[in-house]
Amino acid sequence: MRAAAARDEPVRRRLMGEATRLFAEKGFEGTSVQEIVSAAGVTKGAMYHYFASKDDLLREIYARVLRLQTERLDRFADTPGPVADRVRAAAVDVIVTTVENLDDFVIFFRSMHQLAPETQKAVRAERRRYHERFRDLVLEGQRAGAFRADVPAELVVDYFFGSVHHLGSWFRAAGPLTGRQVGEHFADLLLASLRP
Amino acid sequence: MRAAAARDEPVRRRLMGEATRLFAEKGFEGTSVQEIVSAAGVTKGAMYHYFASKDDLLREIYARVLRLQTERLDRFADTPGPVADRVRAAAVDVIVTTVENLDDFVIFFRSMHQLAPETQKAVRAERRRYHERFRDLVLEGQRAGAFRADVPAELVVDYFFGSVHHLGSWFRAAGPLTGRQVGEHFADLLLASLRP
Amino acid sequence: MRAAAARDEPVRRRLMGEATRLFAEKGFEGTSVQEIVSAAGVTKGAMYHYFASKDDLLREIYARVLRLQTERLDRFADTPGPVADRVRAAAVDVIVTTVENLDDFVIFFRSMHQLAPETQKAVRAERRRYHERFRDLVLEGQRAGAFRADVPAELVVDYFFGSVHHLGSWFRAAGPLTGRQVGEHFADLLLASLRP
Amino acid sequence: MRAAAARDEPVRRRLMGEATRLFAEKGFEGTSVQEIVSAAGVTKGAMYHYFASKDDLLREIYARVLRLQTERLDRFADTPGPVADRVRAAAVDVIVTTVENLDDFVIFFRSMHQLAPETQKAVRAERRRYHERFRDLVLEGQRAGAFRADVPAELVVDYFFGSVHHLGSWFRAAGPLTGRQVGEHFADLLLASLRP
DNA sequence: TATGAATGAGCTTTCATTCAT
DNA sequence: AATGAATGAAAGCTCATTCAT
Repeated sequence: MRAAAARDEPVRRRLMGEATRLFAEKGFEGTSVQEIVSAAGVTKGAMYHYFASKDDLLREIYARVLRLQTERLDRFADTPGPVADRVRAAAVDVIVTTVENLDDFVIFFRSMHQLAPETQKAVRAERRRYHERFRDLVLEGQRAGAFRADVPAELVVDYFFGSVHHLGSWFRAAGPLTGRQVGEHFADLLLASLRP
Repeated sequence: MRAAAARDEPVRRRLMGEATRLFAEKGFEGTSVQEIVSAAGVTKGAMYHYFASKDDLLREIYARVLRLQTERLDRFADTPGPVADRVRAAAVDVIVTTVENLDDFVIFFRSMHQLAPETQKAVRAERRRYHERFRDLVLEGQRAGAFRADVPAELVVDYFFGSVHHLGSWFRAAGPLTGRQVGEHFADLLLASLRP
Repeated sequence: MRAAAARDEPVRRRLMGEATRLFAEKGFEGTSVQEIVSAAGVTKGAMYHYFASKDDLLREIYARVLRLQTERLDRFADTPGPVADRVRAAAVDVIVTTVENLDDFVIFFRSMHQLAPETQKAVRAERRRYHERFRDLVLEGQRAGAFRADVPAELVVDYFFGSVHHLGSWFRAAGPLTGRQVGEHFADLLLASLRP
Repeated sequence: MRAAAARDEPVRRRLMGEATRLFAEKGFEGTSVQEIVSAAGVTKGAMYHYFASKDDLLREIYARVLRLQTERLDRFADTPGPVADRVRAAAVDVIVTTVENLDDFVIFFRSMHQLAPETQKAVRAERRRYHERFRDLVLEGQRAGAFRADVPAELVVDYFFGSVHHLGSWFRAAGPLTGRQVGEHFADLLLASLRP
């Protein structure tokens, strides 16, 4: 009955951690509340004390991901310097951040359809703002002549973030490349493809 | 009570079609057998006559996707001509094919974890062969000096197919670009990033 | 596991019968679906095959009561003859019918608040029509001079049906009086109180 | 978070008041302890400080009702004067008292089966004593020749109190008649039906 | 006197699947 | 080839109650 989760970690945190791990491993619907609470070493009642529902748990995971992403992108987009450098830095960073929180991102792209319609809408809107932020950087580069302008900036974002999202399908921490190395390569490919 | 599915379409086909649509829309676990058979205008017994289980239905969808992809890639990889042209053609084609069967691909990348472990392994292996096929094309280009060689060909494949897989998240038939247009743009970006 | 309910009685009927008995005995909320299906000798799935929900079961019990009551009152109100005789006959009959289906009526007055608001409204409306039917008989008597007119007919109905509803609280088949005897006495009291 | 209940009202009283209101509105089983304590503006611990259990709350409501009824009947039965006058006064009073505490009486007749068997027995016994008290008045009238004797006094009590209990189902303070008016009418009907 | 985190048992409901017909 | 009644297991969730503080 006692689980791997450290006993002294606050219950709420432990529940979110185990839920994240299990949702990434077996999917949201494939994970029962019983499995989550057993892994966290508590009973169902405890979970329902902290979260309104299983859906609520998922919602909180989404909120955490969105918060993290927005925070990081802001940091890089606002840095002074040539736009190409900023795009590169942001591109590397988003990959490093993604592989550091791979479970979160696996859930993010696989379980969107499990969210309540409203929540889903809110998440998509927030995500869209994030993409627009990145797109604006690309646009800035195109206008400055640093990037080619014959590809819609919007499409470049979808192109690049596809690669980012897909990391969850193949990247392994134990693999031959670190997250940073992958980030550098991907950023290289992106910037090369944007050369005027 | 009568469903939209045409009555004279063979039952088996109708079941797979409705299942594909529903799995893509609501997820595998979120779709009940009852919903599938109702949409197909038959009863459960009929479904269990044609398919061993709900999992079996999913397995067949995966088989169909794999068959389709392999078939298409073969066609382009084996064409004579400069390797860069072949890569470009294959790249465009994979995107066109993907958007033409978007539901299949949405399911493919979202529901892998629902397959029985063995099936999952088989699907991944088949998928890997497919990637290797594409990777070999890239390698061929690198060896011929047509592509830059400072990025692992493997990584290029993961990079590009990430963008392909992600189509299901944003591409809409009613959107501003056709599948072919997106394919051309993406192929452009890929080839530009591989320029030596 | 095998219960008292006769095996060859149709499952649906058996479920309604046992539910009625148990709801009357222990209340709607105090009776679990498990208890009902165990008593009927089937499993939960069978119940949910025939009824949409536990609430649906209750709804059907209400429908049965209303149908029965309306049917009986119609029969007596439409009979030719002096109005006093008709009121008396209807009064006796409603009591005989009530004690013959005592469980139904115990549930009727105790569990109204468990129905979904809409259903509750519909039941009340039907019930009101029933009361109005009876009230109209009283009114007819008042107009004809057969009954005193200084008490609102509406109130007479509430007065008399209170006594009827209350039967569930004290009447026992094994008691000293039969349903018919109680009916005769109550009808006597009612008609005596209406004497001009 | 702060509830309607006045803060300075003793907690215990407030809890009973809100419980009474909620039990009458939604039933005993349909009301959660959380709802009661929220309505009273306290937490669960507070409730369990004053009451041993949720059942205990219900038990106390029954005790309050029984105390009130007995007290009132005593007052009227012991008054000097003709028996018919005393019966009439008691009958009017029981109705006035009932409509003044309608929630209490709604609970009384609807939730009896929720009490622990022993408590239920005790409540029924106390209630029986109350009825016997009233029956003895009727008997006294019959013996004195003031009332007809061809109806068992016991049955007269069941007849009349049925009407009283039923008040909870239809009487509304905002309706056309006051409690006293209804009481006068009902007492009229009762005495008329008892005329020799 | 009162809090609120946590329990544990039980609830209604869903669902893939089976099987006699 | 197909029906639909019935199963049995498991799911998400609720709730009265306890207890350290």
